Amino acid sequence: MYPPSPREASANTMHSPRSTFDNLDPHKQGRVLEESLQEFAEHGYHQASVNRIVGRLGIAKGSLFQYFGSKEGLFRHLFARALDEIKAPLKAIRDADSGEPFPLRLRRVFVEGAAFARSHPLIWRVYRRMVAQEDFPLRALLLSQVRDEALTYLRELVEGGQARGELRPDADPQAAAFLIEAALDRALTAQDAPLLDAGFGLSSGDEFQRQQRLAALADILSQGLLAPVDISSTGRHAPPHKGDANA
Amino acid sequence: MYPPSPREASANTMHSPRSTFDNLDPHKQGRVLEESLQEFAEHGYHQASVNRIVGRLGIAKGSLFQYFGSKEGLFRHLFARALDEIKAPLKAIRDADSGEPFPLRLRRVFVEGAAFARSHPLIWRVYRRMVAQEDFPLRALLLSQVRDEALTYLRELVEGGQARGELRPDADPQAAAFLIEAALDRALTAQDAPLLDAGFGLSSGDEFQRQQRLAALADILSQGLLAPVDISSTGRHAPPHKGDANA
DNA sequence: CGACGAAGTGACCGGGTGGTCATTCGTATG
DNA sequence: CATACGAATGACCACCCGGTCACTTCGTCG
Repeated sequence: MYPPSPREASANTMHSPRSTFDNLDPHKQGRVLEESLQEFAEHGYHQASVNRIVGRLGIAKGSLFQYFGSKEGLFRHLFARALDEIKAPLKAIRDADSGEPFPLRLRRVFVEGAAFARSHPLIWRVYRRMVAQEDFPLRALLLSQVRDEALTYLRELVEGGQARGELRPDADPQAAAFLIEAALDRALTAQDAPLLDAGFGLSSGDEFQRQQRLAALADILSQGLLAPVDISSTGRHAPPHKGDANA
Repeated sequence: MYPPSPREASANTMHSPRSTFDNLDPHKQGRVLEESLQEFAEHGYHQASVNRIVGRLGIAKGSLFQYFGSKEGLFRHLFARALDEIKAPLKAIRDADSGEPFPLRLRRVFVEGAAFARSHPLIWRVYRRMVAQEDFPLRALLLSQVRDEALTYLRELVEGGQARGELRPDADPQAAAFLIEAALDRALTAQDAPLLDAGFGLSSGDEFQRQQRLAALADILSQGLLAPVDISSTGRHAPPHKGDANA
């Protein structure tokens, strides 16, 4: 269903000037983008080589520059595409389980996050590199676009839990969000980086084992944030008794 | 002519073949190492430029290669030096507070860790780059040397807490160590990387505020691991007993 | 057919890279 | 002084980089 008049298919926030690339056979477009993403994922931005990309694609170097203007332009294009792919599942998680108890929601965040990283390994690798490598071309601008979204969600998750009396009211939501994000980020990274796995086993084992381990991480964090039962400083309402919550 | 008595000052685990560098005026040695470390910290391994290093030092390029043989050799040398500087304070923490209660020890880990990262910013930056960047020359070998040490300590910290009844006996020490390490790593990184600060404020504020925030992170983690009060809605097995632990 | 424009090409450019080595320098010794 | 020898040098090398552009190819019109 391609609408005839507006050829802008995607609702990209980054509008690149119309170029030859848009008129290409979509199949070829796909190949170009995929191979380029692969290169950036494997080598990072600076070590990625345009020569290598065109070599694998079997096209002339001039073509790539005609499409995207520069190496940075190519990277921008890839990022915009990836951003679209990231936003959808993130919104899906956000909306799906707003009624569930906090620990369950947190588990879901970990499991769904891990699933995304596993199903988009290249995007995830490039993202990691951008986070860690300070000299990516548009690092601050691009990263804030995706990180703000995730962090806002996590903060709201915590604040919602506090509002419902599930969580200790005296815990700093910023601190909690920070901690969750740190744990989540490392967990997803560890999935395909045994060196960072810390002997925990996120990079090995079958799907079920991994999910259990992710849940275990989420549970420790939940436990650290749950409303206290016998400790002194509550003062407010007693925590709602939570017999079974999840069926 | 060889020096009459071997002046091997450092007990380096990596023994590089004797070279011109060892005979140099120690002051000059220091300048060379410092400036090189700076370059690697600023630009990472591949983007670091030997030309730039010798430029800043005001020495000929040939000299650097006479000293270290190659860019990689220079990096190895720097790493060996840094490793010595890391191990000492790490052992100091390990031995210092073995009698304190768990939450206090964990706080100390965060605060001391942050202090180290602040007092050795260049080493810390290079370390971060090595962790995140997969194509460092001896990444796996070099990293395992320092990470094993830290992780073993954290795991022992948790197991010790469990043995003394402070911590939930059913928490997986591996999971706990993983979580602590993830939080710690991100906290130290956030100190000088506002982009990763997640609005928490570790990269701003005075020394006292930062320490309080670090302690807050440690406390949430401690709370998540402390002996049970009431495990919640999650479907996991209930903790075996809950009677005594904390009064 | 010829004309035209879009798509595709690859030799070529300036510049930076890690690394080499024949040479010079500095100095302590006989 | 002459000799010896390690330290210091920087011109030079092959290589790769991102980027350019005059040119060819191709498809579609009139």
